[in-house]
Amino acid sequence: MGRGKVELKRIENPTSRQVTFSKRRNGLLKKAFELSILCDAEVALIILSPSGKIYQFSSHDINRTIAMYRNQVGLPESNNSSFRQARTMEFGRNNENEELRRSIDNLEMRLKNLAGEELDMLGMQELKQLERQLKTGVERIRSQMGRVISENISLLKGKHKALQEENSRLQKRVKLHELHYADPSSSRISGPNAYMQFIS
Amino acid sequence: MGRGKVELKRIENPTSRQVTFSKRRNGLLKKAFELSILCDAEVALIILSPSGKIYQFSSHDINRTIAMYRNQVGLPESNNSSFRQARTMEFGRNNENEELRRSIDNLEMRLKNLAGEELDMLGMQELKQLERQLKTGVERIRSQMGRVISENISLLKGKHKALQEENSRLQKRVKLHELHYADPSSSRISGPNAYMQFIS
DNA sequence: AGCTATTCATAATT
DNA sequence: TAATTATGAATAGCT
Repeated sequence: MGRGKVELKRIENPTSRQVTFSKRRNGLLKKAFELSILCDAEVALIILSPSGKIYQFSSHDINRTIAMYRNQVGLPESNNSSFRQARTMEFGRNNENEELRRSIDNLEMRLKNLAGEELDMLGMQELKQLERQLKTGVERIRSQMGRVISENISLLKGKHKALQEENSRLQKRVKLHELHYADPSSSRISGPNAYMQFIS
Repeated sequence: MGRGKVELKRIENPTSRQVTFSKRRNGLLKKAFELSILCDAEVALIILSPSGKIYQFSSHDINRTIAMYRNQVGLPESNNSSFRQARTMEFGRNNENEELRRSIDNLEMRLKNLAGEELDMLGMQELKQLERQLKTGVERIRSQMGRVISENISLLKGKHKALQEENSRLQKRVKLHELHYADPSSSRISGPNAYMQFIS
């Protein structure tokens, strides 16, 4: 929106990224609020800025919403220490192991889904969700590749510069050396290939 | 938006409430996705419809986002590895248990990588590999979406055809019925509204 | 932070 | 339900 379309990729300019974050964050929070009011829905939204600040909206008790979400997806309550501890004490270790195995099954299924496997059980909604997740991943990986590449480039530029400097220093030494050759009274002669050794 | 302003209160008409929910939910999910990409933010969004269905978007691992939120707000956080280790020691050595936990950590790391997270340790090679995996995943998911859609279409076509056949059968019965009316000697008259009853 | 020119989202309608 | 469209909102690029 606004003056011109925007490409769906990480905004590289830090200033405009921050500005856009601030604007869109407010927009998102507002719309989450409106949805919860207009449609009587239960909405929980957590936003972490890249700098670590937290923004949050929830129409009801956020922990209740999270608990309902966990319930539905069938994950063990891995994030609730008191619940987990209680269960562990009550049923002993075997049960904990079973829970861990269930977690593993769940994680493996999620990995398979992300790889585009075992999709038959999923509805359109979940498929769209998966697609969104994957697109997010691709975008992030691409921007990381960009960072790695420019890092490498500046590293190489640095090395290049150092080499050039060393090179001119050595050329001066060579000239000096030639002067000494021209003067037979000199006997201090370094190896003839100091430069070649350096650049290899 | 749209044809006329909307008052910020619960929409009383259940039909338009449902329609608005569906539209605004998609809009909200889309905007959450865009914010995460454009501004490199970590976003988690959970929506529960009044009828109990769950819709969710998270740019990263949702449990991590929730954990970070809880951390910030000052709730106890139990899912980190040091705590795990402490607990393991407390209960004595349990190789199987530890192994399961290692598996989980591994799987979680793979999921994070696929979400475009914790990429700093990876080289160009691994990043390219990840990107390939994700693109494959996207393609497969898209083709699955296509299958789901065309499945739905042919299902609908089948229903449509069945309805058309039933319809022409009924039309014949109606004509027969009219003939019997024209012939006073006939007394077998079916209800006058069989057709209407069928299509309602 | 404000201010528009634009694009986007969506309420009403079909 | 699913499109279409007219309109109000959100917001990108500037100051």
